Amino acid sequence: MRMSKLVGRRIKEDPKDAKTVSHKFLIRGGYVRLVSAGIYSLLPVGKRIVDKIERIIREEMDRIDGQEVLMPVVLPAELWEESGRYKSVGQELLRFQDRNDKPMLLAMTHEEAVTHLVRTEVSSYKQLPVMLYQLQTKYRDEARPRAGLIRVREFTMKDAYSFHTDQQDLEQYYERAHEAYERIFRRLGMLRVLSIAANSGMMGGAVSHEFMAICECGEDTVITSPDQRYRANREIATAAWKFEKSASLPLEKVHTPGSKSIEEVATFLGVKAENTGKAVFYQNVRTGELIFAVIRGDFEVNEAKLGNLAGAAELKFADDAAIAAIGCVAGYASPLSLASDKVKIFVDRSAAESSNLVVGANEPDYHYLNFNFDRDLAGQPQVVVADIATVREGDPCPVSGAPLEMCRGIEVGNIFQLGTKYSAAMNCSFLDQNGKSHPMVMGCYGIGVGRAMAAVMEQSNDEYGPVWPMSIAPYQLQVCAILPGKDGVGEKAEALYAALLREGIEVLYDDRGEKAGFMFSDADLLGVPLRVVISPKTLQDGEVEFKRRDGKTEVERLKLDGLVPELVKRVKQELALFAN
RNA sequence: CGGGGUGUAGCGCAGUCUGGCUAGCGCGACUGCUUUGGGAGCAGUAAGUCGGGGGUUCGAAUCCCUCCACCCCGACCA
Repeated sequence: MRMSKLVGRRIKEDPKDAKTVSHKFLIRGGYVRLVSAGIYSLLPVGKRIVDKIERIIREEMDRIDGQEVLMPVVLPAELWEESGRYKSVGQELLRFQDRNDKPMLLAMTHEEAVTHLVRTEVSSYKQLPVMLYQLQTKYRDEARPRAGLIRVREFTMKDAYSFHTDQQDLEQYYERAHEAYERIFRRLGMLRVLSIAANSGMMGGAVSHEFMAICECGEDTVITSPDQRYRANREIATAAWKFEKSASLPLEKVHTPGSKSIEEVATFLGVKAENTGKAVFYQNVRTGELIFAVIRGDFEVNEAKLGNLAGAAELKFADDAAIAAIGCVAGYASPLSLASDKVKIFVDRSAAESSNLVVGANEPDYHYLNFNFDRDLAGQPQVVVADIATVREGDPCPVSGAPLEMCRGIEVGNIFQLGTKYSAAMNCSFLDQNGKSHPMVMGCYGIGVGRAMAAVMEQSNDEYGPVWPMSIAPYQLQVCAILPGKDGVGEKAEALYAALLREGIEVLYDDRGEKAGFMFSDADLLGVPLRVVISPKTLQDGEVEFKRRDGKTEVERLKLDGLVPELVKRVKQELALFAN
């Protein structure tokens, strides 16, 4: 490709709204352009990268016996009615009517569509297991798209769905899929990806893993032990907390005027946060049901854990009116002396297993000293002791006991054991050897393609631009001609360009005759891994300059004589690093 | 959805408070000349529904009403 014809202008300045590295360089390098919030066009270089990512994904999906299909983006609502998700999913599902007022939707995932497909095409145990996958547009009407391609509304996803006769077969296949994912991210050149235990949320199913590209701008918090044997999303992470019991002291009501928050109460009474109990009220958004969480003052409630326990897909903080309705006083709320059959009380182990905590008295400006769960609350039917705490950095690892570490990650892929949630609801079944019908057992496996591109960029860049791995680079080699009108530079560069194309090398040829610095800056923004500079300076010695974008080796001089085979060799060597 | 902010040439911005001539500046684009190793210089050219609608006024980018879009923080999120 000639730079003089390449569409997608490079921009010298950082775009004002871009905060993350990938967002800046995606715009500055002319990879993508915003069309509407969270909706992007891919320009030629961006498209080339995406194509390469997709090719690698296809190879690895085919390797684990996947069959590529393509399902529609626009689906009739009735299909989603079957699974119950037409109602259960919130506003991120874009619903609309066709000309006959028939309710339709833009698919945000394809469990329903694929289940519909498989139930009509597969009916015997002899055909199972089977895996179908597609690379296709998803639409999610996100409340807040952000950070360029990291969180968008429209995007390409590789989504795969496997169907099995039983759970054991699913589990075996799940392992293969896990391995395929590790190969994919390695081949994409991602420097650090962790698979971590994850919250299955509304997808259903019990077991799931997220593949996290570790980097600062990640939206998720990853909890790991120092030896990496324990790896979990903070949403579900737990720790081997130990709480000290001491002799119970008698309950005592104390006057605590104006002390509503834990900090205020602790300061007023001269105790530490860990000597207090915190009352937090949530409401199940769907049902309006009030949920009362009690946790030690130095911990935070983990909403994902609490929601899972309470059977609530979505929680929100309860308003004061709802709290008052069950006889609690916000700021001084207490699980003690509560009109309690109206509300479920979830008590975190931190509060249940500690002694003599300060808790509210359900009365303005009063708290109790010396709350002891076993004596004061245990045994009531609506009270549940559970782990609803958010893991903190340094908490003891549940496997090794070592202090847990925290980092940020971009979720570039996820895999789920779905079980029969969709197959049962949608009557996707097979006949076994005895002619007996069973719902198929399903797994699903996703990768966000554009997000993967952004994640690679986040992990592999310098101050001038991205440093693409050879496997997904928009071009393999860049040729810069400096002063093409002088000393035959242009002719030599043209000849080199033509010869490399004949060898099947993907060449980006800067034929514009711009100033050297200008060309180098553009080249850096495009991140092509290998670069050849032809100029009068070295041409007089019959040489060109050779430079790696990653700077791993010094700039070299290569003889024009035999240059083409040498460059071909180097491209192939580099490419081989990412072979399967 | 809550809070904050921004909309003026392809991009980045000034002008708005305090209404007034033909709406400016930098980058980019185009033409010519000179330049050429890390985003060159000079000269010239083209490019604007001042986010939309309504209002006030002799006169609105500027004041008022309203709608919209986009960004940031939070909430939410497979």
